[in-house]
Amino acid sequence: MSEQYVQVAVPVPMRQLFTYQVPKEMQTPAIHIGERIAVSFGARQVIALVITVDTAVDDNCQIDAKKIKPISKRLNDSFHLSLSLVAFLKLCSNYYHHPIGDVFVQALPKLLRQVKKVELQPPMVWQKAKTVNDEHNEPLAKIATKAPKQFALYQLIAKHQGISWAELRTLGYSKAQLTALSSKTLITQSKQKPCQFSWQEQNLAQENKQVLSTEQAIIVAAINQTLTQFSCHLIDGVTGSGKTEVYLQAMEGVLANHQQVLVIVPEIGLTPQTLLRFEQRFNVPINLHHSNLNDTERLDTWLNAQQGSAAIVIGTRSAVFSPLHQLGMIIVDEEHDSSLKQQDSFRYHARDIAILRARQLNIPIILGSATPSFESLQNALSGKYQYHQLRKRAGQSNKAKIALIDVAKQQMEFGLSGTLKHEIKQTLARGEQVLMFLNRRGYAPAITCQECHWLSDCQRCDKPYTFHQKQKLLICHHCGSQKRVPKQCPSCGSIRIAPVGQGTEQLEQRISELFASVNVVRIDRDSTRKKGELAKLLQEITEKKHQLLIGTQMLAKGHHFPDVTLVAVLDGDGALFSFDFRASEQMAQLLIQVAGRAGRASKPGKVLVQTNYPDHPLLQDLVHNGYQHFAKQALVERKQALLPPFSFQALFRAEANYPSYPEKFLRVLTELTLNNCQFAGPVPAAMEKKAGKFRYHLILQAKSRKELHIAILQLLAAIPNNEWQNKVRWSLDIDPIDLNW
DNA sequence: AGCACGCCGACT
DNA sequence: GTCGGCGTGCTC
Repeated sequence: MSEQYVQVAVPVPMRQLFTYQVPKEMQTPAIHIGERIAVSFGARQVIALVITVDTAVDDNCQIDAKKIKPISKRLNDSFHLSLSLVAFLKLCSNYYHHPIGDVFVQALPKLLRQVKKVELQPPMVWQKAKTVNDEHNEPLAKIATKAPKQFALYQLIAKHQGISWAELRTLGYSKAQLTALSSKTLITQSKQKPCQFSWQEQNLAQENKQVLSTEQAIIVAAINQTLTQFSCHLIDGVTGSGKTEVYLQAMEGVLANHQQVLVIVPEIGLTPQTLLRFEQRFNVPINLHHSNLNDTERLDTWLNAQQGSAAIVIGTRSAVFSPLHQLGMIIVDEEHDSSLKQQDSFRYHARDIAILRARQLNIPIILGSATPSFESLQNALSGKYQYHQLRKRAGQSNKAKIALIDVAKQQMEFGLSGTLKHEIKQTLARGEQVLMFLNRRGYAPAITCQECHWLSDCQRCDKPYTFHQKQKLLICHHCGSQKRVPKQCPSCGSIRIAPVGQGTEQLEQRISELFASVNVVRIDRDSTRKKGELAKLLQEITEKKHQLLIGTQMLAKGHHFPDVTLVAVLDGDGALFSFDFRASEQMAQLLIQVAGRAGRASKPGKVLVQTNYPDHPLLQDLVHNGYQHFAKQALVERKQALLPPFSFQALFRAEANYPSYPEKFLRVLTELTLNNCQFAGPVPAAMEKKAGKFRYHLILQAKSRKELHIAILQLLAAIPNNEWQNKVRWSLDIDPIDLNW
């Protein structure tokens, strides 16, 4: 038997692989790419991922042969990655120039990254008890009349071959309801069988299918044409135009072919209603992949996907790494949503790498949005993607009208103009609900001394503390630090300290006083901190327990409120004069998305936007001509200015405890001569100081992705010689979207 | 990212 | 005397 070496990815942020020697006794059974092994790395044991296997040390590896350690252990469990998944992770690492080890950390559930042996528990699922006869069943008849929710849960479980707690929880059922059914021996819990899901005609609930409009039917047909090849479809469909139905019918052919479907949704985009529609259409195992799964549930999902017992995986951005080995289609819903881009460490965009994965696997991918990102829209307009539009809303409803309120000349009361107040009163009088949108949580964004104009700034961020009245605290929204509210001005000793500006907490208080006869509810990160609180409040809104809803952008996503007929945007000016060229795109998306939350066929919604600049061309265009026109117009401007999507950017970030280090580090980078690439910067970040660190940005821009890629390789190669390299913490963001971070 | 090593200040 | 603060450097 010959020598054997492996190159492995280790969970550290280093742009290299590490070589280990495979001892003779560990060479059988054959070691494979994608296998997880334990190695001693520095002073600790870590889990590493095998990337190459060879009989000699790799030529490029010029370290002392004596330093090569033997691998500690092969795990010999079934959790190895397929060749195709390893290739995908390598592809991601290359595309983002991000350390491979860090990429695989993101792709594996936590339990598979720890050295401690993982107990292989088969996932548990709920099933209808075999002994239950639905006819003449007394307990069942009893709950059918007395406990409708339990009965619905029973019916759901009975319909399936096995359904997990994670799924039932997401659909809004409680542990108590499960226990109740279980104690009546109507349902039982059992181990899920690790087998490939099977598809039969009866898995499709024909009766729940909707009749497609001509627009929808054409799209489904077009997608069906491409089931066996890579193609990217953009569905640009206004809210309520039936995108989900198109997804569902497009999935049919894939499932019937015994292939799996991956559905990626934004962070709070997976509502019980959406999941229910998938459930009611396909009687196949559906796996969920979202933030409130625990470690074991994550492992279960992973295993189910890998073994093929999951037919459909629905999840947030990290689901893009789901080890589906029979993947036949990817759907990215709300593809414009910023939560699809990870904003720390490995800054990937789930939509973009989903496209890479679809191309690698030669399968179709569908992007859907009512407000497509300019990137996707441009790709669709240029013919790179197949462009499908859904202009008609299902039913006869008109879409919500957006109108502007000029607040420059109006008397304002707690941030409300007279016009808006009047409209709110009228809406409430009709018994309908009002949604007020203010993207600023807390009571007030600052406190100040009315005598000397001292402002309470966070020392670590140089930004004002936000005043939270309920907690009686000053909280920095940038670094999280907290402080008591001073009784006296620390600068002049005056006791005339007052909050300035208005946040949702204050708005809630004022509005409750102003409209004392109705119930007001506030939905933001503070009011929904408790687990399950958001779901509870949303349920109460649907039940019309509240008439006035106040919220931050949390309320703008995912949820639909049919009885809300007036949406008020209190501050529509935020993005008009921003330095970030993407601010107007994001504002337009937000306004249209907010508008989409409201109304139903019989009661169309109205959106009122308070602004100091009603004549601003951006707002005018959006209001009068709609998102699509606005977007096309903005694309013309982006093209003239050579901004993305007509150029490609990478952002180098650097931070240190002293302001000069990051600046110098980045300046050295700009001294390199690069072909066809321009630098912008280094400049201080929009927040130069955050959590005590000084931060600088350097943007690199090129006309083609290839040129950008080559330039980055050159820059990265030069970094080891950068004298400031070890004095700063730096990172690289490819296709950055938020330049403020 | 960890983790060790090392070099200085304030405690039993 | 030593406990522990975090700067620096290394990991096949």
